[in-house]
Amino acid sequence: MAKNEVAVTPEPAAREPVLRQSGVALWRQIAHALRGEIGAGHPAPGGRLPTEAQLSNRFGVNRHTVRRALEELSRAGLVRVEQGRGSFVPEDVIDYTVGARTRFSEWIRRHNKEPSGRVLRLLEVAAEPAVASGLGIRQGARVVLLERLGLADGTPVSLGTHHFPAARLSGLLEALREAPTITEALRRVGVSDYLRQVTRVSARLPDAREAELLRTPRSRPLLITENINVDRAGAIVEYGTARYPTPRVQIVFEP
Amino acid sequence: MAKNEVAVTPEPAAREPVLRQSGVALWRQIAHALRGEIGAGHPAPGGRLPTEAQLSNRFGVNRHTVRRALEELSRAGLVRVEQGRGSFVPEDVIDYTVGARTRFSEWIRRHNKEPSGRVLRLLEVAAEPAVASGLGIRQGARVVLLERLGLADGTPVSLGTHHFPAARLSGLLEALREAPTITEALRRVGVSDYLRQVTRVSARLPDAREAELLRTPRSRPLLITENINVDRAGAIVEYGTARYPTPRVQIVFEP
DNA sequence: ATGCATTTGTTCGTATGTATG
DNA sequence: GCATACATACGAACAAATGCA
Repeated sequence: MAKNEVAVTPEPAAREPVLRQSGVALWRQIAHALRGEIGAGHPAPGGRLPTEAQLSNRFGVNRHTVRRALEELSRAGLVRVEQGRGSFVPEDVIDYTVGARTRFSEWIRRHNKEPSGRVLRLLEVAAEPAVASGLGIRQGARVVLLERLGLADGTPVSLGTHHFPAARLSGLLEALREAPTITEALRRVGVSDYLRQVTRVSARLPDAREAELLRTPRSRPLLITENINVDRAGAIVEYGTARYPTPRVQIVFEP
Repeated sequence: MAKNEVAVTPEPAAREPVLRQSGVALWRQIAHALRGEIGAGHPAPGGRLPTEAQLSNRFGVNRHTVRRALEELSRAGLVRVEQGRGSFVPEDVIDYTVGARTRFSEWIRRHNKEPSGRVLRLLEVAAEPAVASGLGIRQGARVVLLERLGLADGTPVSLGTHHFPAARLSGLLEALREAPTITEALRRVGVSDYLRQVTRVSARLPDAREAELLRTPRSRPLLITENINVDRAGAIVEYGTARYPTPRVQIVFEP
């Protein structure tokens, strides 16, 4: 019968044994394995996972077990399961590699996506305490504030708030209004190069506005970075915070 | 007249009289009192101050006067005032500085706290796919698995899962059982030094066990790091993941 | 989804004590 | 003594954010 026929097949014994009785549930091991592979780019964003049948064969487990793992990954937003079609890696999982010279547009292009941005606010304000201390200026001093939504192929991936010392960078507000990127605007006011000095990372749940702008559920945390950029002379040119939707975006640090 | 009527009310006389006409402004006296109490741990970090109305009642002054005092404390960073919620004593945030040579105990000591740890699991298992790929060994090879809760002055600050290649580091399991720190255990099996090669950061909400172990609400995200440590020759000696409670812990990158 | 209670934020107006010249 | 300026303190009302039922 059908049963026998299946049994007769050479039983391609799990190429990738999962550990039974290891104290870790099989579906967790599988989810973990797949998570790692997706993070490493296999399959690539937009790509398709093996079918559930293929996966259950590969790991030597029942299809139900694979489904439990996929369910987990799906809830975490790492895969998207479509009935009748298969499971896919969402196109917008992006590793944000933090280095001294990280630039938004370069970061996005490295993922073969088209960077763009939407300016939400651009104005001059008085420095709040946290901003003043980040920029090393006195409280109430003038700062140029830029809030910007970063997009990769039209999908929001970052929501940044940038603060620049207005006194030290005269004409920056106009430059930011006209230049296509922050890097270019800074160049126009004399900052030919700048480096990331320190990045602090935290996480919290988004408020309503953040969730809407970044198109993420309110139940998924944002990664929050706070950073300071300095010019080649070591003078602080920017204090900024940025919010990234997890797990669409992960941050990678390579010393 | 109005004045008299007010005077007539039983006037539950400020339980804690402030000295009028003493030459010291009332708001200063109040700020001083609150500063002392917060310093003494009442309310404790993370705790909530009485409402402005309660404070103005307690000191027998107008709410404006209390607000002036809170403003002062807020400026000094001793309290954090949130509209619609109340005033809080900020929790001491521990910066987790990620560098090539980050060590748990040094990190904690840098914050003038006493590091300790609680081993939750220590055993030898076969490498799951993701671990194997992280360690650069074949799947199913033996790895030493260590799960450990990191504490600073008794407060949980990290929950780490460490994987070591057993073949390359024979005797490690016993060393880990006896040595007080991972660094020391590695030294005993011949790894005199190791460096952090790469760190990936993400965030998600904790499950029930994680929330309990790290003593954090389930509504507050965890920072998740995944990292690889190599010895001086570049051989991988550890693949680990760690979970940190926000906002108690932040991660700092210094390139 | 909606309304309600609680709490902080803001803006009026008023009064008083103190330092200055 | 007097006028002025400033910090301090009180009172009332309303706005805005939050949490909860």
